[in-house]
Amino acid sequence: MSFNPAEEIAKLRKEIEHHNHLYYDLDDPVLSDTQYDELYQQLKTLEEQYPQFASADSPTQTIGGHASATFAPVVHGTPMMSLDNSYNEADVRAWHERCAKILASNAFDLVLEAKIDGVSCSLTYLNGILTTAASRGDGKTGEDITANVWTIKDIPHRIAHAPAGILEIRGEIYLDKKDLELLNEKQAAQNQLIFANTRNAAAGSLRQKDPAITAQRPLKFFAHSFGSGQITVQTFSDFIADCRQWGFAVSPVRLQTNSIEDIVRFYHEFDEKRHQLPFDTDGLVIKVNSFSQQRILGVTAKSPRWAIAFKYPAEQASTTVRNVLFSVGRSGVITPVAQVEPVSCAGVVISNATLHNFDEIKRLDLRIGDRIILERAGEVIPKIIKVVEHIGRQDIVPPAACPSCQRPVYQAEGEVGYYCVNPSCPAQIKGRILHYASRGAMDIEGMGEAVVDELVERQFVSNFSDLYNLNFFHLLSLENFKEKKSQNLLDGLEASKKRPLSRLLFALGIAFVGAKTAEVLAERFHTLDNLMQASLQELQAVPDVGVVVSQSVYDFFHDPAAREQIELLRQTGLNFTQPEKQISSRALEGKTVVFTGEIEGLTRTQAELLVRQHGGKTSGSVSAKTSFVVAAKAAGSKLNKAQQLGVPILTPQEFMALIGAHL
DNA sequence: CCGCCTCGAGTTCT
DNA sequence: CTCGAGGCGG
Repeated sequence: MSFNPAEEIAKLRKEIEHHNHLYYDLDDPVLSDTQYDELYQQLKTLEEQYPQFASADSPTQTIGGHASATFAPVVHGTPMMSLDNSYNEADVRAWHERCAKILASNAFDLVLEAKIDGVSCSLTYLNGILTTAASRGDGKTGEDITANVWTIKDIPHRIAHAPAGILEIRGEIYLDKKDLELLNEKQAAQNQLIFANTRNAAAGSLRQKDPAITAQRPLKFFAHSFGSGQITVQTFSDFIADCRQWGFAVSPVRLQTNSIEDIVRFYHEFDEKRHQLPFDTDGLVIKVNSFSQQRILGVTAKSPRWAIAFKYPAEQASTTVRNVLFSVGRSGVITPVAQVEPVSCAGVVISNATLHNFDEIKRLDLRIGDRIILERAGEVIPKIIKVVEHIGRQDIVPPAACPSCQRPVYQAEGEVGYYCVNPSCPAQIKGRILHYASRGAMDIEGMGEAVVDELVERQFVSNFSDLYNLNFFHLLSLENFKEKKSQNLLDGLEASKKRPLSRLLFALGIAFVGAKTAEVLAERFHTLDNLMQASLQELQAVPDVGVVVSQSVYDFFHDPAAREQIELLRQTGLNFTQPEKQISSRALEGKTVVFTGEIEGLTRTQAELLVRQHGGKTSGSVSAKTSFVVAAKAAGSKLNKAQQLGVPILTPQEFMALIGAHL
C-alpha cells in the first residue's frame, strides 16, 4: 500500500481534534500527555515535509480545543500561550543556542522553575481586588471560573499594595498528591469517577457547576507569569519577588543561572528528588530572565521563544487491556499476563504487563477492555496500578486447560496459584531448559529463548541430557544457524560441562533451591553423590535449610526420573564436584554487603564473587544486619533504605580500596 | 507464635 | 524489583 501524505495528515488532524475535545471540553483525556505529544509531533513533521498540505485551521496552528458552553467565555487580553516541550538535553541545548544567537550573547540569565502538573488559570485584579478568574481554553478565549476559583484558599481575594488598575496574574491550579488519594477514596466510597491523576482532578474540580463542591477540594495555586496590566519590574525574578509580596505562592523549585550546564545538571538531579515533593511535576520550565531580552526573542504563533518546558518522560501511562493470556512457568505455575494497547512509558513501549495471580485481578477489579494506568517508576517491570474506567465487560477467569498442553489445570489447596501438573508440558520443558542454560546456572552461550523454543518444538530436546547429544547437523537445521553459530553453541555446551556443582544444583531446578541454597549445599557436601546420599537429618543440619527445603531436595534425588537424568549427565562428562573456595583475604570476614546500581567495569556476579573471596557475604536486600551498601550509578530503592536505617554507604572505589583492589 | 531477614520465582524490553 | 513464603531467633 502506498503512503498518501494528504490522507495521513487529515487523519492525524481529526484524531488530534478528537483528543483536544476530550482533554479540553470533557476533562477526560484518553491519551497520556506523552502520547498526545507524539501524535502532535507526527503531524507537525508531516506538515513540514509536505507544506502544500498546510492549513490555517490545523491543530498545529491553533492552540487547543474549544471553550465549553457551561461557563461564560472570557477573552484573554493577552493570549495564554503554551510552552514548547523538550524531552532531552539536545533539544534544550539547541533552544539555548538559538536564544544565544538572537541575543548575540552566551551569558544571559535563565530562571528555572518546576513545571507543576495542574490547570492554567489567569487571575485579573482591578485595583487589588480579584474580579475575574479564567481558564486557558484555546489560549485566546477561556472560561469564566471566578466563582470556583473564589473558593481556593491559596488565592488572595485582595492584594495589599497592589499596583493601581489591572494586574493579571497567571499560574497553575493543582492538587497535592496526597489530596488526590484522599479525594479518590471519597469518590470510590460514593461510587463516583476515580481521577487518573492530579491534573484531571484539578480540572474536574474547577469545572463544577456548584462552587460548594469545588470548595471541598483542597486546590492550590502557584503564580508563574502575568498577562496584561502594570508590571514595573524589569526581570522575571523580580516579578516573582513581587508575587511573594502580594501573597501568592510560587514554585519552591528555583534556580537562576547563566549556564546551560547548570540547567542540565539540575534536570538530572531533580529527577531523583521530585517524587518526594507533595505535588506532581512533569518537568522544569526554563525562562530567559530579562524582560527586554524576552521582547527581543519574541513569540511564535503558539509559544514564546524565550521559554521552554524541559519534561521528564511519563512514568505512568494510561491504556486499555486488550486481552489476558496465561503463561506457564517452568514449575507449571500459571500466570495471567495482560496484553495492553501499546503505550510509551518511561522511555519504552509497553505491550505486556504481568498480573501475578488471580488475587491481583480481583484486587484491581479488572476486566478485559478496561482503561487502566500502568507504571514503570524506578523499576523495570510494568505494573498495573489501577482501573480508571470500567469499560470492559469480559470477566477474567482462570483457564480450565493449560494453554500449552491442554491438560486440565489444578488449584492447590488453599493457594492462590493454578498449576499445570503435566511434566511433559512443552511450556514447562522450555522453561526448565531455558533456566538450565541461563547465566546464573550453566551459562550456555548461544542458547536463548528462540533456540530453546525451536529445539523443544522439533523434539530434539526434552530434558537436560538431550542438550549434550545435539550434533552439528541438528543445529545446522535450526533457523538462522550456519557453521559459525552451530559451532559456537557446541562450544558453549562443552564449556558448561565444567561448571561447579553449585551451578548445576541451581540449574536442575529443584523446588526451593535457588542460587544461594545451591551454593550452601555444594559447599557442605562437595560432590553430587554425597548430596544424593544425604539423609533428611543431614540436610536439615545445613544452615538456612529447614523442613520444607530438606524434604524438597530429598524427594528430588529419590525420584527415579531425576536419578536417570543424573546418570545420563554423568555419562556426558559433566563435573559433579565443587572446587574449594578461594579465599584471597579475610578483609570482609563477618560482613554482609549489598550492591545497588551499576558498577562500571564490574558485573554484579563478579562483585559478589569478590566479596566471598574476601570472606564476606552478599545479600539482595538491605536490613539492620547489613554491614554496608555499595552504591554505584543509577542506585535504586536500596540506597534509600540504607539511608533510613543508617547503614554505611560506600562508593565502588571505596569498596575496592577496602579489599585492596582497584577498578 | 510473631516478626525480621532472606531467598526463590516470575517477568519486561532493548 | 517486588511479592510471598521459608528459616529462625526472641
